[in-house]
Amino acid sequence: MKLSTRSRYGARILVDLARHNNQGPVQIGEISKRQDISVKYLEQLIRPLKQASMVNSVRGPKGGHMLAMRPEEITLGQIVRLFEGQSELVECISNPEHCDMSDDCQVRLAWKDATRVLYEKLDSTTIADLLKGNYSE
Amino acid sequence: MKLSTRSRYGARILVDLARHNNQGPVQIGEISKRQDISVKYLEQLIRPLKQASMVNSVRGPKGGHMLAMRPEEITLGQIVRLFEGQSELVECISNPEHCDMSDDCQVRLAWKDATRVLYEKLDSTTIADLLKGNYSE
DNA sequence: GTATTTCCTACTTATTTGATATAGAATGTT
DNA sequence: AACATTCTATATCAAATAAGTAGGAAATAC
Repeated sequence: MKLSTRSRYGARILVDLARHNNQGPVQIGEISKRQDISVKYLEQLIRPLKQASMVNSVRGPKGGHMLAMRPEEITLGQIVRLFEGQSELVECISNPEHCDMSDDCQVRLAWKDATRVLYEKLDSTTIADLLKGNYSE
Repeated sequence: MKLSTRSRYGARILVDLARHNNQGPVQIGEISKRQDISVKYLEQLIRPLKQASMVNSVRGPKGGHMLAMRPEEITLGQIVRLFEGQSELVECISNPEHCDMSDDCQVRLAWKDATRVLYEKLDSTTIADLLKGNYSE
C-alpha cells in the first residue's frame, strides 16, 4: 500500500518550486541538488506536472520551471491521482469487472469508503499547508 | 497505492468464515470454491491469520478453520497491517533513515497524517460491519 | 552560432507480486 | 495401525510494476 516515489518526489518538487516561487524560473539542476533526485528522473516527473497545468516551463538558458498555480490551489490529492497508476486502494472500485464477485462483495464497498476518506484528507492538504509547516508532531 | 491481493483476499476469507461461523470448521476447499482463490494460495494466507489469533484450525478429516474472535473484534486495519509488508503510505514515516531529508521534510508529516486518517477508518470497520452490509452506496 | 536548458522517446534494471509446486507433518476415523 | 484429509513450510517462477538511465532534439538568451 506504498505510495510510489513518483508521488513522493512530485510533492517535494512542488514544495521546492513554491519555496522559490518569486525568484524566477528554477532549473532542474537546482532541484536535483536540493532534493537529491537525479536530473533525468526529475525531467520525467515534471512532464506530467506540466500536463496537469501545475507547472510552467521556460526553455533555453535562464529557463526553468515555476508553479503555474498558487500553492493554495495544489493538493496532495491531485498529485497522487496524477502519479499513481491506480489511485484507488483496490482496482474493483472503479472497475468492477476486475473481479467476478464485485456485485455482492461487502468488502469492496468498505475499501471504497476507506479510499474516499483518504482522499478527503489528501484533497484538503495543499502545498501552501506544507510550506507553512502545519504538520509539526 | 494499491492494496495487495493478500489483504483483499484476507478480508474475504474472514467474511466467509464469519458467515459460516456456527456450522463447524470450514475447509479450505470450500472457501476456495466460494471465493475463487486457489487452495494453495489460501493455505498461505490463512497461516498469518492464525498467527495473529484471528483464526483457529482443526486438523484431520472433518477439520477446517473457524474464527478465533468475534466478527466485531476483527477490523480491516488489523488485516491490512498483517498483510501489507509496509502498512504506511511512505516508508520514511516509521523509518526516517530511509531518506536523508526526513528531518525537515514537510511532506513526510503530511503523508503521516493521511496514513493516520486512513487507519482511523480501517480500524473502525469490522468484519461484523461487512456482514451486515453497512456499505450500500 | 554557441552554450544552456528543457523536451521527448526508448531502454535497462531491480523489486514486488501473485501464484504454483513439492514434500512432509499432524490428526481423526475406521 | 492404516488411511484419508488436512495443515505446515520452503522453494521456485513468471509477470507486472517501479525506478532509474541514456542520447539526442528543440528552443532561446547572449
